[in-house]
Amino acid sequence: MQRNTKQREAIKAVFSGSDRPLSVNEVHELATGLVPGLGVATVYRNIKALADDGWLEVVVMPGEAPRYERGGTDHHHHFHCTGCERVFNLEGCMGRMESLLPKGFLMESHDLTLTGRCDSCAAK
Amino acid sequence: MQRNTKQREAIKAVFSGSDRPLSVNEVHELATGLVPGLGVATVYRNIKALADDGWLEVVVMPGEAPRYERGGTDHHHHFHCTGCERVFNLEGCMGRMESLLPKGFLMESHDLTLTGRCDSCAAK
DNA sequence: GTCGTTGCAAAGCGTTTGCAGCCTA
DNA sequence: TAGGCTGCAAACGCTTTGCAACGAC
Repeated sequence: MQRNTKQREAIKAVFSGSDRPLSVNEVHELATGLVPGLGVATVYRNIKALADDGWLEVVVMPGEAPRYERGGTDHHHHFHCTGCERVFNLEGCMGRMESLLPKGFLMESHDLTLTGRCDSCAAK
Repeated sequence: MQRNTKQREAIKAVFSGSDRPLSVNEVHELATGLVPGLGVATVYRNIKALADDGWLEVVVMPGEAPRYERGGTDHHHHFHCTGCERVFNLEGCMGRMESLLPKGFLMESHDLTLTGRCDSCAAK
């Protein structure tokens, strides 16, 4: 990653302006609004490069395409709404998960995903 | 799902004999040992049907093909080893995650994945 | 005998890659 | 000007689907 192009700037801007994980498709559509004609391959290439850099992190839900969000932000987890299929960020954590580890296992990180209905879907 | 074929029996047997989530490929290879000539499409079709039935559940790790395990077993979580890439089952849970929910959100289920080194990889 | 199931091969679909031209530094 | 970056289209790999034959009930 050595040069700043308007395509890369647009892709980064899209992520910086979002408070929830985005799919490649969403990024492509949003960034195309900033840089018309933007190719999908460019989005894939940049997302991959940014993820390798740690600037982005991957968020995966079973049976769905991977989403990406800014890495290095405050430690947080995710909420997956079964109604609108959106993914929200949650604040806080529970800690003390080492108690679940079998003997000899070492924990480097953990990932927690809650599933249910977001406020607007629960209201229906 | 109405008939019992030797292919379906083999696929179910493979899952019943495993204590960790398996990928489609692993299932295909193991089941082919029981039913030579087993087609991949058959494995996909049966896994999908069994998952719809709830007999199987999906386990997903970022950037990897989905794995499947018997559903309806004791509530448990997973450990993903960064050394051998295997996925292990963990016993126990932490509970009280509702405290992380924003107002108005309803939780239906949760999923926790720990990442690190399994005992044999940690020993190296 | 019926019709769900299977194996094969073709089709799909999201993602990656090769390449010639573009454009940042 | 050099070589990283882009857009396009072809290639890829995994998963799904169409179809004729098979076999469980």
